[in-house]
Amino acid sequence: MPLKMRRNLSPKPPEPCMLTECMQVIAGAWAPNVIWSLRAGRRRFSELKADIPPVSSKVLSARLSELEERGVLSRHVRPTSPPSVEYELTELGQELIPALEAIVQVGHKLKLMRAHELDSEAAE
Amino acid sequence: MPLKMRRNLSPKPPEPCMLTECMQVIAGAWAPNVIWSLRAGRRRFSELKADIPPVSSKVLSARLSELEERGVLSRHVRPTSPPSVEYELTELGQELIPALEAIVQVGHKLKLMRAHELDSEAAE
DNA sequence: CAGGATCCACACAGATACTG
DNA sequence: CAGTATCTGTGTGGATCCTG
Repeated sequence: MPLKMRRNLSPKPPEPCMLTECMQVIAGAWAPNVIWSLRAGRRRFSELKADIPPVSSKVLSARLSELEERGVLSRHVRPTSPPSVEYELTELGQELIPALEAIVQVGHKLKLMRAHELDSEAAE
Repeated sequence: MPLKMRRNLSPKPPEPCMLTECMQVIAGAWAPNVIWSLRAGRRRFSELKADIPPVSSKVLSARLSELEERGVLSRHVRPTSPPSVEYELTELGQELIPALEAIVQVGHKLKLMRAHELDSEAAE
C-alpha cells in the first residue's frame, strides 16, 4: 500500500505557497500514521511497526529519521542488550495531533454520508 | 515542483489504519493548496490556477474532480459566453481548514526554531 | 531488535497540444 | 475559459537481504 503514499514536496522552484512547505512536515508515506501512533506516548521501533502493519522497516526508518530531523519527534536510545530505541513526539509534534484528528473527523463524516447515500439508492 | 507532491493512497491491501483512509481526503498533489485557496470563498478555475502557479491545468483539474467526488467541494457551472466554472468548499470541506491551519502553524514554529538554531551556531 | 543497502516497479505530476 | 488526451521522466515505496 504505497504506490500512492508519496510525500508532498516540491523539487525545484519558487515555492509560492507556504502551505506546501508546511505540509512537508507530515510528508512521506506513513508519516501521519507514525504521529498518530505516538499520540499516546513513546513507543519502540517494533511497536510502531506493529501498529502500522503494511509499512516496511526501511520506510518506517526513513520516516522516523525525517520526522526527527524536522523536530517533530525525538529518539531515545536505551543501552540494553538487545538494542532498544524509543520515539516520542516533541511538543511541536504534539500540536499536529489536533490537525490529524480534524482530518479523521472529516473523513469519518464523509464516509457516513456516502453510506447514507448508498442506502437511499438501494431503497429505491 | 511536483515530484514529491504525491498522494497518500494505498493501492492494495488490508488498510488497518483508519487515518490512512481519512488522509485520502486531502491526498494528491496540490489538494491542500486548493482547499487553502478556497478558504475565503468560491473561486474560478483560472483563479485557482493563478493562486497556485506551479500547478498544471491537468493536475488542477484532476484534483478538483477528486475533491468534488469526495464531497469536499462543489462545482458550479455558470452559463456565460466564455465558460465559467466556480468551485466552493462544502460544509465538510470547511472543516478541513482548521486542520490545515494547525499544520501551517506547526510548520511555522519549526521554521522559526531552525532559524534560531542557525543563529546560535553562527554566533559562535 | 533496530535499521542500512540494493534493486525494481509504477503511479503520479509535467509539458504540450487540442477542443468546445 | 475550462478542461482533456497523450507521452514521458522520476521519485518514492516495497521486498529482500544483511549487520551490530
